[in-house]
Amino acid sequence: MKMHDGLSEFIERQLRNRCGLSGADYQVLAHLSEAPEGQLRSFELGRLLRWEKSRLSQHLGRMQNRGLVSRERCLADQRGAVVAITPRGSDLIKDAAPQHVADVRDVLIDHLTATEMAMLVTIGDKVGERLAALEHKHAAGLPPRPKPAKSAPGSKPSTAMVTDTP
Amino acid sequence: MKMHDGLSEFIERQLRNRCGLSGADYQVLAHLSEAPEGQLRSFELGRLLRWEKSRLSQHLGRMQNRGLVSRERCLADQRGAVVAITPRGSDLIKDAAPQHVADVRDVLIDHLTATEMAMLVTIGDKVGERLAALEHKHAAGLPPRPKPAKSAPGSKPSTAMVTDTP
DNA sequence: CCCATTTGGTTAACGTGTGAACCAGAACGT
DNA sequence: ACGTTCTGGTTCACACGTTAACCAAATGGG
Repeated sequence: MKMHDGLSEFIERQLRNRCGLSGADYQVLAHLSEAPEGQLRSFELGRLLRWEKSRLSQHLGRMQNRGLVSRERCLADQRGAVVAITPRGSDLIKDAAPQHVADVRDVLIDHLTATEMAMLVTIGDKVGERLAALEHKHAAGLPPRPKPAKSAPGSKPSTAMVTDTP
Repeated sequence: MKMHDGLSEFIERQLRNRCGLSGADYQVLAHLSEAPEGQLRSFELGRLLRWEKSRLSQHLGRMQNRGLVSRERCLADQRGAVVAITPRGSDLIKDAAPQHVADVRDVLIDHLTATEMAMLVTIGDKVGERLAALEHKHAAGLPPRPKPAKSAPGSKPSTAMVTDTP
């Protein structure tokens, strides 16, 4: 945990100081610049980033204001939006990427042996599997489809912080 | 990075759902409960957590409102404050701690071999050293003590996001 | 002793993340 | 064709973190 905190603080500071990009900005631009035409459906981007949709919506709004991306309604699906990287955004990430990569090497990769790197990867994989398994179990534990009965909701939503799962 | 995100999301969710505590709350209570008399000077706590002082101040305010900690002025140093864990806070963390530990084992430790654990530790140490070295280098690169000349500040603070270090 | 500096802490403004409520368009079952 | 449900997105209220400004008490050098 401490390692991650230190690592990401350093990386993000470099990114912000040199290019005015947050880590979030960087990820968005990275995905967009790798996509065909430099554009993606909003929900695709959300899936790739594993972000809450509200977070994505708000962050894209801010990035749009800064001229890094553009948004317009999708023709095929009238409710959806396609997000595209702008020339400005493209320039920025083309500038940021190599430095970013260099930073990561400089602070992490270059100082690990091949064995350590490999081990790190397998650890990550193991944890990923375990988390997926737990998520699965959770999903299975809940009612398949609660089918919100049209009448008699019974209890108020209860904004209380400590709630027993009934 | 993905590993850390998944890990901390899972851990924090458990903590929040079961006890109504955020990770931050947990750390504060953990440190306080380990301290003699269950109390600490604010700045000690800040040093232990490596938190910005404003963050600490605000978080303690919220925790105080929830009745998890209490604050009063320090007798020895009239500007300082001592933070103490309340009975309620104490109960909460006594309840949370074992489950928290179990979660960490369940999702990480139990699935790693001794070799992997050891490797993970050495990796963390290496990164820590590297980061410390870089920080040191940075500090050295800056003027030892800028000695803010009483007159002629020269340039406006410049709220611009992209700034070249002059 | 006095003034400058440092230290401990709070506050305000802002950017950012989360969950819930909400809305419109699409998909589906009958 | 129709209501119902699902999906993609936005918006709101709130919690959280950071920076900068600020204040009062302590410290320290002449």
